[in-house]
Amino acid sequence: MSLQSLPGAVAKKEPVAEMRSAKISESAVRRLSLYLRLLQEADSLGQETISSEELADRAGTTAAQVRKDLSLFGSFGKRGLGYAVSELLQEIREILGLNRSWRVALVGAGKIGSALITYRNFRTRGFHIEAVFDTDPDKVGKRWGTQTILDDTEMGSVLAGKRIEIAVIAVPADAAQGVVDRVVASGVSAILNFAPVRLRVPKGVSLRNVDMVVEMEGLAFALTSTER
Amino acid sequence: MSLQSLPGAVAKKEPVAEMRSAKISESAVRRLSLYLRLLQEADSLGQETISSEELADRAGTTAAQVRKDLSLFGSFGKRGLGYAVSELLQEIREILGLNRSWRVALVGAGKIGSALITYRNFRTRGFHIEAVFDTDPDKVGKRWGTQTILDDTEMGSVLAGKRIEIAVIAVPADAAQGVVDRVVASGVSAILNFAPVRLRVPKGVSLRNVDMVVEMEGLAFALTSTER
DNA sequence: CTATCATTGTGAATGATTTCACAAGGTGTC
DNA sequence: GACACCTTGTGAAATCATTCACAATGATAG
Ligand SMILES: NC(=O)c1ccc[n+]([C@@H]2O[C@H](COP(=O)([O-])OP(=O)(O)OC[C@H]3O[C@@H](n4cnc5c(N)ncnc54)[C@H](O)[C@@H]3O)[C@@H](O)[C@H]2O)c1
Ligand SMILES: NC(=O)c1ccc[n+]([C@@H]2O[C@H](COP(=O)([O-])OP(=O)(O)OC[C@H]3O[C@@H](n4cnc5c(N)ncnc54)[C@H](O)[C@@H]3O)[C@@H](O)[C@H]2O)c1
Repeated sequence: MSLQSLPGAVAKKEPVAEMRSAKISESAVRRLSLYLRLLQEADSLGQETISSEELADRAGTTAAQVRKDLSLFGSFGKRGLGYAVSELLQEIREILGLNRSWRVALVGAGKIGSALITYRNFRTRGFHIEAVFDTDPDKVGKRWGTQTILDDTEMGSVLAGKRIEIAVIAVPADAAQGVVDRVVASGVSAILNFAPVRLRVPKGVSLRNVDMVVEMEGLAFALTSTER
Repeated sequence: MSLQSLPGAVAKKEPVAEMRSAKISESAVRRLSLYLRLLQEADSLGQETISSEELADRAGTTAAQVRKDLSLFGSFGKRGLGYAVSELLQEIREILGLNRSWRVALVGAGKIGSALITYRNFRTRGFHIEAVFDTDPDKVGKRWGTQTILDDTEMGSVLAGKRIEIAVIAVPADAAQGVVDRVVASGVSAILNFAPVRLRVPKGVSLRNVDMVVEMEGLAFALTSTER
């Protein structure tokens, strides 16, 4: 069932079909995720309404940007007043698909993997790690939190059996493409990659990279070109 | 000494002063970092020349984009032939400021910190972690690789004494802003932040965020809006 | 030495994103 | 209920980034 077939499910007035087919930029989605976090903070402090300006200040952007981002999905505010915090919160959760939990697998039970498995912010946001895989015979069978590390050879059947939706890749760079190919073949269509390689995925599979070396090099460039 | 005062130090012909003052987009810098990695791979395989098209294929972008990115800094290719791999490699290292090592401190000796401290790709790229700080009395004094974990209260003097240039923030979200304020006061002007908060830094301080929840939520959005 | 070929470097065109600016709509006051 | 005041939602304008397209240039073969 596609969202296009549910006019009005997400937003209030706009032509929903267009809304959803208009492609939303990655940076807009990043900002929405940030707004959500800021709204949750405001909400937990008991704040009831917030203006685009206040939200923008906290997010480090402009009021116009906030309003434009939100207007991609509907009109959620009250003129003269701002936005109802808890209501906007809920709208953004809906937009981002966070009113449900997601089944996640972790491939690579190494150093990064061990940090991720206990990362509370994943679980509280509805990302549930439901399988962990590794090739190392010393690791397979060990318990990691609620999970037992499974052998890499079981990956295909377990991913399909558990209907895993998102895979987190935390294996060495030279193993990453092979893992991704198998993961995709098992029906996973979203991947968060920590290995420093540019992975190839078929159309229809979403890929995000977390590349710490690229970030550090960006800082080095900034320091170098400022030359303080 | 500013780079502006060294015309020709980096590139070959272009008006260097303009080049450096023209601000380079963050995405261009990210791509340069990626090109560098790909060139190193090609180089270690013995490849001697590479065309913008081949580099683009490997980087997942277009040949025009590669040429435009490089042309921001000079002309490094040979028409009809392409780029000399080892030469372009060296040019990009120079552009990004990687022909030297960088003094890095890690604040927060927790799960993420322990992964980072052993991350070989940092060290091989010239990012040397020269101090680690934590507040936890059980951790302070412990040895972590080549480093002894120092008490957070020593941070100011150690950062200044070792002339640390880049700080990696791996403390809980609610401690992060306080740490950043102190780190900046000690002369650090580049920060890599892993805490899920929007940090405030004075102008002149570079900040990059690695925000895994934002990335996961981006994947959730993609899955939700595709609705497969 | 000339012709052919490949590939760069770069203005100009296009496309995407952000910012501006203001009419529209809502609240609160007297 | 009229007036003053805020803040949204959104076209239009401005800015920024990418792609196109081709003249310029060097390599190579004959
Ligand atoms: N350690 C860090 O701080 C850090 C930071 C950024 C990126 N990364 C990247 O993340 C990845 C993992 O890094 P790490 O430090 O955790 O390494 P690690 O060596 O500690 O862990 C890698 C794990 O992957 C397992 N593995 C290898 N091939 C596999 C396969 N085909 N299927 C399943 N498991 C397999 C290994 O047995 C090992 O347990 C690397 O690509 C690294 O470059 C690490
Ligand atoms: N674990 C993960 O996979 C993961 C992933 C993404 C982001 N993060 C973020 O990274 C940060 C650290 O996460 P973690 O899992 O390593 O947490 P952790 O609790 O394992 O480690 C945090 C460390 O910071 C120390 N600390 C607290 N206050 C400090 C201060 N003022 N100065 C110095 N040290 C201080 C604590 O003693 C602790 O050792 C958090 O903000 C977390 O949200 C973690």
